[in-house]
Formats: sequence, C-alpha cells, structure tokens
Amino acid sequence: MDKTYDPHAIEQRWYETWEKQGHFAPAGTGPAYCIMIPPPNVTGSLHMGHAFQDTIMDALVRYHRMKGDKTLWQAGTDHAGIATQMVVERMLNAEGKTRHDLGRERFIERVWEWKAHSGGTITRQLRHMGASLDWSRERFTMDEGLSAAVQEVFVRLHEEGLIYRGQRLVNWDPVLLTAVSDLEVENHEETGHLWHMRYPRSDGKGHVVVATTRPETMLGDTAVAVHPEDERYRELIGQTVELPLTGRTIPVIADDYVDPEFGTGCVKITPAHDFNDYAVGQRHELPLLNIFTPDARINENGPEAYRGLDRYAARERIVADLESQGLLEKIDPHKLMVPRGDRTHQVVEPYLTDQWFVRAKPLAEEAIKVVEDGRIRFVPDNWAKTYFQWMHNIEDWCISRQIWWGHRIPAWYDEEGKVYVARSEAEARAANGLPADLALRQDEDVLDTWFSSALWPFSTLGWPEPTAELKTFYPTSVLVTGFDIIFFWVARMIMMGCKFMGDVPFHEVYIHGLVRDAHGQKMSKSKGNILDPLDLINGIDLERLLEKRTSGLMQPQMKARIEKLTRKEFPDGIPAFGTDALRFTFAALATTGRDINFDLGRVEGYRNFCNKLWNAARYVLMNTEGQDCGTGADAEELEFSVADRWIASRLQRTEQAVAAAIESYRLDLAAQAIYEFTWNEYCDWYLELSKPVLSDDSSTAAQLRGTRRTLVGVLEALLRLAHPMMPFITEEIWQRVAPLAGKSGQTIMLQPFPRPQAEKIDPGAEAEMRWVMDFILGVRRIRGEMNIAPGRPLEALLENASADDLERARRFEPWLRFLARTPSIAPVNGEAPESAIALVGEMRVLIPMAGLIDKQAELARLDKELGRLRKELERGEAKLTNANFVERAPADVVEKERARVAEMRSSLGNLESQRGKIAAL
RNA sequence: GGGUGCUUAGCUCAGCUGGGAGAGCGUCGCCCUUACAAGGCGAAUGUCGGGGGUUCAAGUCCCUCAGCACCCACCA
Repeated sequence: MDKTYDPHAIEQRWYETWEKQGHFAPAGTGPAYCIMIPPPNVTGSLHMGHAFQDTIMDALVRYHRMKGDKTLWQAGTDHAGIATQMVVERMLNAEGKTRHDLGRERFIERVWEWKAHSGGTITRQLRHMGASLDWSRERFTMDEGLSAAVQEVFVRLHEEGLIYRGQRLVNWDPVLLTAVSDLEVENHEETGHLWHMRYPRSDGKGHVVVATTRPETMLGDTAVAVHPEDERYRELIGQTVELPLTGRTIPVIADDYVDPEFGTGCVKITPAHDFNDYAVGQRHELPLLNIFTPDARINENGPEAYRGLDRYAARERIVADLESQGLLEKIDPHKLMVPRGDRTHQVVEPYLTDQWFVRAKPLAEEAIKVVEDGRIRFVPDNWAKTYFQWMHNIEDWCISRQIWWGHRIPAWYDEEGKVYVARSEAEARAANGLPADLALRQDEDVLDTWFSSALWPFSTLGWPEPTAELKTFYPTSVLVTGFDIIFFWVARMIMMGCKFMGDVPFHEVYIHGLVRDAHGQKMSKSKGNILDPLDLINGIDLERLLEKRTSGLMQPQMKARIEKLTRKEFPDGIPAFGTDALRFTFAALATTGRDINFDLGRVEGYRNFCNKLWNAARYVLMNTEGQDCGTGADAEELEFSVADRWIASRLQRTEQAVAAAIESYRLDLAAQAIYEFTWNEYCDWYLELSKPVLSDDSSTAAQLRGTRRTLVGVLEALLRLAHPMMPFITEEIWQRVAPLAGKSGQTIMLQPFPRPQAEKIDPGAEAEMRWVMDFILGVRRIRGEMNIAPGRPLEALLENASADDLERARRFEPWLRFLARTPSIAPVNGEAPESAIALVGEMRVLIPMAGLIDKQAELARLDKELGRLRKELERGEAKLTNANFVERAPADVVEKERARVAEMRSSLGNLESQRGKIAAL
C-alpha cells in the first residue's frame, strides 16, 4: 500500500467494478428494502443538497444490502417541465430564436436532443459520489412506461370526478405564459406604496377614497366594498360611484371581508385580478372584468388610452392621470407581500383562465389518516405537524401548464369544444362513439411535473402492470428528502399511492435539513458561497473557483465582493478530499431535524481520518501479510492477551452502537462511534499495545497468532462497519485484509454487516485495560506537565500496591515499559524518594524527581488536582448527607455515588499525603 | 395572524427515556518515537440565552421572557 492515502488512486475504479459486476441490483434473500431516489432534474447537476441526501440514502442502502435484505435503490431522473424548457429556450434565445420559431414538434425534439446530450451529467456525478443505485432499472419520468402511468391516473381520476376542468382564478406567470400552482409561488415582503385614490360618488356628494397597492387594476374594478357595520359608510351601501378613467359606474357593497381599521375602510373590488376580490365577487355576483392580456398588458377591456401598456407602464400612466384629475389623495410607503414565480422570479398575476384541477380534499382524507395512525412515520416526527397543517387546509391543485415540455393532457375536444378524456384519441373515439371523420384536437397543455413525480413510487416499478417488482418493493421502506418538498412531492405521493395502490408509498419519511455554508448562510449563486461537492472531492484551484463563482452572475456588481470573500476563505483553492471524506462528513453532520452548517474544517478532519485508517491498515498488513494469523489455528494454538480481548470487546459495543444509530437514522452518532473506536481505541491503544508483543522475541507462537488474528480480525470487521459511509477506502483495504482474516468474497459490499456477539463483551479485560491505561496516562501526564521528553526513560516506584496491582505490574510490564517508557518498575523499598505521583486506583505510582522535576512545579500540579478533587468530593458528600437523596433516589444511583465518594476520598488522601511529603522536603 | 426549530468551549455542533458538561476544528506546550507530521503525547477553555417552577436531583421536563432562523396565511 502507498504510504499516503490518495483517494483518487482508488475511488473511481471500484465504482466501475461494482457496477460492471451488477452488485447494485437487488440480490439479498432477506426482507425487501427499497428507497426511491427523489429524481433529480435531468437538467441538473449535483449540488451540496443532493450530495448530502445521496450520502444518507446510500449509507442506508449499503447497510441493508450488507444485512442481506433484498435491497433496491431505484434510480431515475425527472423531466422537470418548466425548468428544462427554460434551459432549452435560453439556448434558442442565444441563437436568436424562440420556441415559436421552431414550433411545438421541433422544439420538443430539441429538448430530447439536449437531454440525450447533457442529461447524463447528474447520473455521472451520482456515480462519483459512490451512490449504489440500480442503474439497470433507471427510469425517466417521460419514459413510455411512466407516461402510460400518468395517463392512466389522469383518466381514472377524471372518471371519478377527482379531476375537472374549469375557469378559475389561478396564479399566472406572465413571462412563461403559464399557470403555476400555489406552491410554485413564493411570497416575499417588498417595499411598495399604498395609493389612495378618490372615486367620485354618483350622487355628486364628494367621493370615497380607496387604498390600493396595485392602482392599475382599478380598470377592472366592478365594485367598492365597505364593512357592513362601518358607520362612516353606512349610507353609501347600495349607492354607486364613478370609476375614474373608465366612464363606468360601479356599486358600493357591504362585505365582512373589509377591515374598517385598514386604510380608509373602503376597498376597490377587482374580481378578475385578486383572489380575495374574486371571492367577494362570487358572493355578490359581481361581473368579472379581465383587463390583462396573458403577458400582463392592458387588453381591449381597458380604456383605449391604456391598451397595450405593460402593467407597470399602465400603473404610471394611471397614477399620473388620476393625479392630474385631482383624484389622487396621497401615496404612502407600504410593505407588502409580493408573489413571484419560483422559476422566473417574475410577479405572478391572479388570472382568469381555463385549467385542469385535481380535487384534493377527498384524496387528502386518506393521506391524513395514514400518518395519523402511524402507517407512515415522519423522522423527526414534528414534520408530521407541518404535513397535517397543510393537508387540512389543502386547496385544489392546478395541474395544467401552458408549456410544451411535459406529459400532454389526455383530453380531446371536438369542434364544439366538448371534451373527451381518454388514454388515446382512438379510445376517446371508441368510448364515445365518435365517427372517424369527426375532427378532434388534443388539449395543448401539459401536466405539472409534480403530477408524474407523485406516481414515482409505483410508476417506476411498472404500474399499472401488476409486476413482480411492485409486489416485492411496494410499499417502499423510507423516503429521504428535504422539508422543502413535503407539500410538492411527499404529500402528493401519499395521496396517489393510497389512491392507486391502496397502500402507503413508504413507511417512513426521513426529513433532512438544508446544507448551509460554514456560517449558516444559505448557499446561493448570488451570495457567491456555493460549494460544488465535486470540487471538494477532486479539488479546485483558486482561479477556477473564482471563475465558477463569479461567472454568469445575475448581479455583476457582486463580483468584486464575492471574489474578495473567496480569496480570503480559500487562499489556495480547495484541496482534493476524496469522496469518502466528503461522505463521512455528511454522515457526521446528519443530525435529524436541523440544517447543517458545512464547515470545510470538518471535511479536512475526516480526510485525516481516512488517512488514519489507511495507515492503520498499512501497519496491520506489514505485521500480518505472509505471517501466521492463526485463522486456521485451533483454540489452544491461539493466545489472546488482555488487549486482544479488550479491543474485541470494544468492537462489539461499537457494532451495537453503530447498528442502533443507523436504524434510528442517526448517522451522526454512527459516524462518531466509528471515528472514536478507530482512532481512540484501535489506533491509539490497541495498535500500540500490539507492538511490544510482536517485537518481543520471547512472545510465544500462540501469542503472536492471537495478536495478529486480532489485528486483522478487528480491522476487517471495522471496514465492514464503516463501509456504508466510506465505500471506497473500505473496499480497497478490505481486498487486502480479508484473506488474512480468513474471509473471501468479490466485494465488501456484499459481506455481512458486523453483528455484535454478546459473548465477546469482556468486562474483565476492560477493567484490566483500565488499569493499564491509568498507569500509562498517569506517567504521561507527569511527563507532559513537567516537560520531560517523551523518549526519556523514567523509573517508576509503586507504593500502596495490592497483590493484584503487583501481579498486574509484572504481567503488563512490557506494555508499561513501551508506552510509559518506564524500564524499571518496582515496589518502593523503604523510604520513598521525592517523587511526582500518579494514582492507579489505590496504588501510587511514583516518579522520582531527582534531577528531573522541579519541586514547585509538582506542588502546583498537585494543588490543581487537589482543588479539583475537593470540589467534586464536596458535592458528592453533600448529596450523601442529604436524607432526601439517600431515601428517594434509586438504590443503584445512591450506591454509585457512595463508591464515587469513597474513591475520591482515597485519592484525596493519597495526594494530600504526597503533597505533605514534598512540601516538607 | 398561525406553526416549527434553534440559543451548550473562540468556531461548528453532539448530549438518547432527568443522576459525574463532550467531540471536531482552532489555541498553547513537548516530540520528525521503527502505520500515520493529514501524526504522537500533554494542557487550557463553558453562571449549558435570561427568569421562574416541578424534583432528592434539571443542559435534559413545565411555564415565561428575549434573540435568531424557517414554514404557512387573502388584509386592500
């Protein structure tokens, strides 16, 4: 093995091997385990959120695969209607064309071409992450099969009246020229104005003042509303006012909706351009007057003077005209919530159009029930509340989009506009007895992307065909996703799954947090704080990083700032950490229910951890390859030392902790347990303790075998334990180590996940090791604090040692000599010389100070220790003299406290007498 | 307006069903010791956001206040 860990030398070739050998396909004989990947946009490339999410899923999947479960991680991508169409349109624009120049057919061809050309980016990147997805089953939401599922669902829902078409006020993106759903609208507070406008009373008795944030919509007003109880305006109700600039007369109505406290207490009502006003209009049977064209210009319903003007140009003109007519009372600054499309970031308009809707309430009922009764469990469970809150207030879902890229709505119209919903035109004709010569044209619209996503858990498995895969893997085991798409996706999958499969789509929903930068800022292009997971894996130099962060900025003025920040944070660019280090970092940060702040320091730390593991393996191999590791030996030919039994015991506890952590979705705890065991126990202690055994000529063959077998055996198990989180390095090392441990197999991927064996837990060995460690740590502390070079041999004298202590000192002498550098260990003979002291239980280990240790320094050290001990002891004693504690606390707690106090008393006595001796010198 | 989460060492965070405050990074010493300087050994650092309550015992449970973040919602 190379002296230094180099992730690049090992990672990608293992992935190719695994994929080629078909190791990602379901093979286990145990229970089915299935995760559906949240299909990334086919246009997309991997970002930190994906990398985090995929690490979690891959760890779970690899864990279950190793456990022997029949494990499927379903691969696939999403056609991402609007997002993809926008990308391709942008390319066309660059060529000076629009999609209309091409026409629908050719445009769609163009999108497919583009998908074929660059649609593989994200799946390549997923492979780079080591994601063990079953690529042989890869699906795309616009595949034939999945499209058939979409049609089937649409038709069936329509038959049941759960899909309907109707004219409604919807959110309209005037740039994309399509409707979008409520969820695709982002509301943010922006600063604007509140215009107070005067509407003259028809009776000539002055005017009423209405306040609005959108003066241009006055052209569509069909009433003015006041609160029915509002004394100020009571006499106005039922009268009319003259709508300025239009020559129209509109009524004053009374409605509870009006808040008398706000503005003037008079509200202009524009039923065709405001959701509230629409509702008011319905109640009062007001006419709907649409004044906008689809791209938000004033249409023919507006006065001649304003026609063709963009909404904002119209606003200016109208305000100016009102002003000049003395009809503008005042303009106040005002903060308001502005709705913008999540793709275009343009202000969306409530707009009256014909659209298709899913009747959500009936579907939501069952979807609520399955979470209530625990058939679906959210992890962490507080997300269930969020889910319920939305589901209980769910509105109908607008599913039609006026774009071209997507699933065409399976509905046909005859010349009279009568609609026929069917799986195909032929079926539409057959089912309705339409003659072949009757012209039918298919609905131009496509479905919301999330409509097909909602079917993902069963459409990918072959539905509506009753496939074996459906039978095996549905319901799937767990869905791993971010909270941001609980409504978009999770809720809709649950509704559709329950409806069409008669069962939940998954048993658990693991909701992870958002990946933020090191300081908790959201990562965004405009902030210039984006990290690309691939750059963390492969490294990137400063120049290329700057180029990436500053090119294509929406706000070029940010460039200098971003550049400065980047130079400061990454003066040398980003080193290549490798996939395993990145994955382990994500795992270690994966606490549930909380956003994670991604700190590069953590990656570096875990890269070092990989290096540590690598070097530990090198040590093990150097000492075992070509040697007798006792794998074939009988029990009597193997002798296990206390250290051997100790590390085996610790391994069992670690295995137990890791499995429990993974089962409860606490990858952070699993990572921590692996890290601590590997570094603090296996490397820091066990490998060190193995050295004197292996290098001592007097070690017996049985002892050598026992040590080698333990070295190799623990490492081999550790590799399997860590594999779900660090697949590459563990595979690379395992290939070398496994044969030495008597294991065989093509890959670590399919080896059994370590199962703790209770009989290997050895409290006796753990206690003896505690003694050894206390001895060594005590001497080391003296060295450290007295600035004695680590290599300098020290004489150690034992005082107040029991027979047990003396026996241990003898038995463990090689370890103590090696790790504490104490070539001579002997009981005190007669008067003890002036010494520094370390306590091992009741025994005092004395290090003679002669020529080495300064008296004052040792006194200071003792005083510090004494101070700490006295404080602790005081607290413990206070507890024990408290009758309430002794009577009410559980017996074992009291007992533990007693033992602790006794131990502290003894230590205190020991140290005090030692201090006395030294002080007296 | 409704809801959720967070506040623990300089920084980023663990702390599970209440019983001796932890990790990583950073900092400070001593070491290139024959797996690893991407390392070894040792050290320092916290009125666990404030206040109140329950309890023998509270970082942990309850109430309250403050600050931060996010989600949902039609106030013109």
